[in-house]
Amino acid sequence: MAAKTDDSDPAIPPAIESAWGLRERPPKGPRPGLTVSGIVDAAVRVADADGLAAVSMSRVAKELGAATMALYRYVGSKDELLMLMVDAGYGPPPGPAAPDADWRTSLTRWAWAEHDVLRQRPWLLHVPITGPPITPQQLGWLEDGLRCLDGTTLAEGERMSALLLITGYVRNDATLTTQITEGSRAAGIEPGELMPAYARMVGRLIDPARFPSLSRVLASGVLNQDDDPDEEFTFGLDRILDGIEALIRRRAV
Amino acid sequence: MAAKTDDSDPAIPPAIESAWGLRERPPKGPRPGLTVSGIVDAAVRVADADGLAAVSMSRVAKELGAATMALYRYVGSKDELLMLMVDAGYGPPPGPAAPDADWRTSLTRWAWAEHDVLRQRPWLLHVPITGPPITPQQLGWLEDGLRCLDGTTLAEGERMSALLLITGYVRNDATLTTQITEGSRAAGIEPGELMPAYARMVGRLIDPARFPSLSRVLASGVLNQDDDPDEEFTFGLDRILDGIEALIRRRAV
DNA sequence: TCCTTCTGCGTATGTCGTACGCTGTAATGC
DNA sequence: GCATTACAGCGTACGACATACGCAGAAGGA
Repeated sequence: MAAKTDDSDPAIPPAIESAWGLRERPPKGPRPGLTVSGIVDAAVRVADADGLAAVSMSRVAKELGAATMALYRYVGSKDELLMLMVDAGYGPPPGPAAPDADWRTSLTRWAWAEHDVLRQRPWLLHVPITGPPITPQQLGWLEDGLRCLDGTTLAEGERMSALLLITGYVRNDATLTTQITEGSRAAGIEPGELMPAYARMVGRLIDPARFPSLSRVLASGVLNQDDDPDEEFTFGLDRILDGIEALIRRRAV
Repeated sequence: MAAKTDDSDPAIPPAIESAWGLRERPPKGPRPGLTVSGIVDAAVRVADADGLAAVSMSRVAKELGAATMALYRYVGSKDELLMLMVDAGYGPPPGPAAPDADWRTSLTRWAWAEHDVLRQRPWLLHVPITGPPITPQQLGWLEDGLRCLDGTTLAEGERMSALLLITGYVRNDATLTTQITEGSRAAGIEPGELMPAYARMVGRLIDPARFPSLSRVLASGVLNQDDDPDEEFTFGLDRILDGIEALIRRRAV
C-alpha cells in the first residue's frame, strides 16, 4: 500500500491543489521566487486593466518582472491559470444573509452579489467554463446559495437546480449588458446610442410582411429608450423567483 | 446628394449584407470561384466534425481546396465568418405553432427547438456573442418567439425580456449539459461517471463544518444518480414559464 | 485593343502557447 | 565541509494561427 492519500479516485489536478492550499513546498531546491497567488493576482490585474484578451503568459510574466517560462513552474497551463483567475476574480461569497431573512430575500441578495461581481469584472464572462465548480471560492458561493434555501420544502436536487437557474440567469444578463458596453466602445459610439442604431439597422433589413411581430416591437420604440439595466435585471430575477416560489408552495402541500 | 442608399445611418457590415443577400456581383473581373455560403457551409462542416477549435482559416480553405487567403475575398475576418456560421448553424426557425395553441405551449415548443439545435451543434455555444441578433435566421427565431406571445397581455418590452429570459436559459442549460459530455471525453471517462467522480472530489476537498449545506447535498447522493437531462431542462423551463404566467395574469387584471 | 477591376493566392510578419534542456541554488546525507 | 540531488529561472525553438501586402492573371467595358 502506498503511504500517500487515496489514489483510487481521480487525481486532483495540480491547479486545484494549489487553490486549496494543499501544495507543500518540497524540502530541497532553491526558494521559489514567485507564488501561485502572486501570479494569479498579476493576471487578474491585467484582465481588469485591459481585458481577458490581454492576458497572455508573457504579459503576466512581464507584470511580475519574470520570464514567460518561469510561470510554468507554478501553473501547468494557461487554462489552469484561467481557472485560478476565475476563483480569485469572484472573490469570497457575500456571506450569510440576516438570520431572520426569508429565502427569497436571501437569494435576491445572493444573485445581486454575483451580479455586482460580474459588472466589476466583465472578463469573468469570457473565460470558457470547462466544468462544475471545484475551486474554494466557487464552492463557497454555492454553499452560501444553498444556505438561502435551508428552511424550504425543496429537495436537495431541486435546490441545486434552482441555484443553477439563478446563476445562469445572472451570467446571461451580465453577458448581454456587457455586450452593449463593449460593443458600443468597439463601434465608437456612446452606449446610449447603440440600441437605437441597432433598431434602425434591423428596421432597414427586415421586410415587415415577413417579420410582423418584430416590426411591431421596433415601431413601439422600446428598443430606443434605454431603460435602467438594473430594472431589466430585477424583472427577470423576479420572474425566476416567482417560478421557484410556485414550486415551493406546491411542495409545501 | 449621393445616389446610394441612405448613409446617414451606421453602415451595414459586409458580412451582414452577405447574409441578407444584398451583395451584388461586380460587373467586371474574374468570376468568383467560391461563394460566401460555400465557405460558411465548409466551416460548419468542420465544426460539426471536429469542434469549433478546429475551425481555422487554413482548415476551412483546405476543405474547399482553396488557399487560406482566398477566403478573405469573401469574409472580412474570422469573426465575420463565425457570425455567419452561427446563422447557418441555427438554421431556419421552427415555424409558427398550431394556430390554436396557447402561448405556453408555443413557447415550450420554441424553447425545445433551440434546445435541439444546441444539442446537435454544441459548438454554437462556444462562439463568443458580440451583439444583438442581426442575421436573417437569428431574427427569424426572434420573430417566431414573439409570435408565440402575440395574443397575451404583455407589453412589447416585456415580450422581449421574456424571450431573452428563455433563450438565456436554453443556452445555459445546453452549456452545462455539453460540459459534462465534453468534460468526460477530455478526462477519458464515461459520461455517467463524471458527476460521481466530481462529487467524490468535492467531498475530499471540503470541510463539512465550513460547507454544511453542500455536504448535505453530497450526502444525499443526488449528484451521483444521472437523471434524465431532458427532465432537468423541463424543470427549469417550467419554473421560468410559471414566472411569466404569473406576470401575464397580473397584467390581465 | 487596352484599361479597369476584380480573383486567387504566395509570402511574410507578429503573436501565442508551450516543450525541452541548460545553469545555478539550496537543503540533505555523509 | 562536501558531494548529491531536486528544483527554480529562463533562453531557445517550434508549430499554429490570423492576416497585411502585393503580384499575376482573368473578365468585361471603352
